[in-house]
Amino acid sequence: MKTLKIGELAGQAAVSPKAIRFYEAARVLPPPARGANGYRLYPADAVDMLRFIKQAQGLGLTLAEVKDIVAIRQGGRPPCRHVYRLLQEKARELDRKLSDLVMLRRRIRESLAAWGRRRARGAAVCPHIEAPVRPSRRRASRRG
Amino acid sequence: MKTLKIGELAGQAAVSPKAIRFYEAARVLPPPARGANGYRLYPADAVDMLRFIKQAQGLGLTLAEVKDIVAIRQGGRPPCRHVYRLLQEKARELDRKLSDLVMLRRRIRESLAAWGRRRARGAAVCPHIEAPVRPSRRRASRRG
DNA sequence: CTAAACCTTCCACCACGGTGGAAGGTCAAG
DNA sequence: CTTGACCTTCCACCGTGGTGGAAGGTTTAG
Repeated sequence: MKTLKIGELAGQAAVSPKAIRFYEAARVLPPPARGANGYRLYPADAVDMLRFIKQAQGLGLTLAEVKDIVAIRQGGRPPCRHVYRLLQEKARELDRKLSDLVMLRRRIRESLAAWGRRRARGAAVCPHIEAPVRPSRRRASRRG
Repeated sequence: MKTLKIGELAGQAAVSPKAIRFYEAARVLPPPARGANGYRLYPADAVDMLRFIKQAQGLGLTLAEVKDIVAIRQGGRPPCRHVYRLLQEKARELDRKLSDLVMLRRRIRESLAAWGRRRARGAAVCPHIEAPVRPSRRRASRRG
């Protein structure tokens, strides 16, 4: 089985070597084998692991939570019923978060729409950056 | 119009006075009026403002983002087209996040289900906390 | 008048999730 | 054999979103 050095793993999983060592220190990743030189040697599937971590984490899960989930996924002596409960709770929390997120998105869209209406009425939206929208003749200057 | 001292506002909005001062320093909340004694005096609707902040923030928006949104909601000289774009982008980001969240939830549920199946097969789920599930005769010791 | 409960500012510290850099060992190319 | 890219450890620091506490002024209750 081909093994990866930390830099190779980092490259393939699009994280920094630093972050990988950090995850190891945080017990999210198991400590890998070491070569005779002391270099970390990762199995190829560590890439998937890292990608999963990144995805879960990018969605608002803390590393601590990811750690527990990872432990289950790996199946080797999972941290017990406690973690099972934790995951159930997490799933419920996700449901709540989802519906809240939907509401927030609606509020944002409403704000945007309201602003659109104000512009349509010709209000001075942002005097020092762009002039009020005049009736007929769009084609505002394209300033960001 | 009745005004609130910071502690009263904090109580009604369920945040700490510290946090309120912090939001002010972070320019998320506008600096309120001051009494002759130097005390901050908030209008009653500051409560709604704080609740909105807490909700948005509790959904993964940063204070910086909340700040911009708040600026729009208040309508007084919103920070221009820039913010409009930011909110559009944010709405799209929310959509992505929503679908990712749905996927993550599914993965978690699958992990839970898989674990359930392992338990059903009688695997030693967590030897040092609860004994393997024996066929017939549930009623495991209730240790968390 | 006094004590408690507020309020003010300011500075330190916390957890989280890393990044940067120093000091040193190792490996591959020229 | 040197150079440079990599690897190792360790310690410091960053931004985010606050909290804690000191030092001092105010307001309120007894």
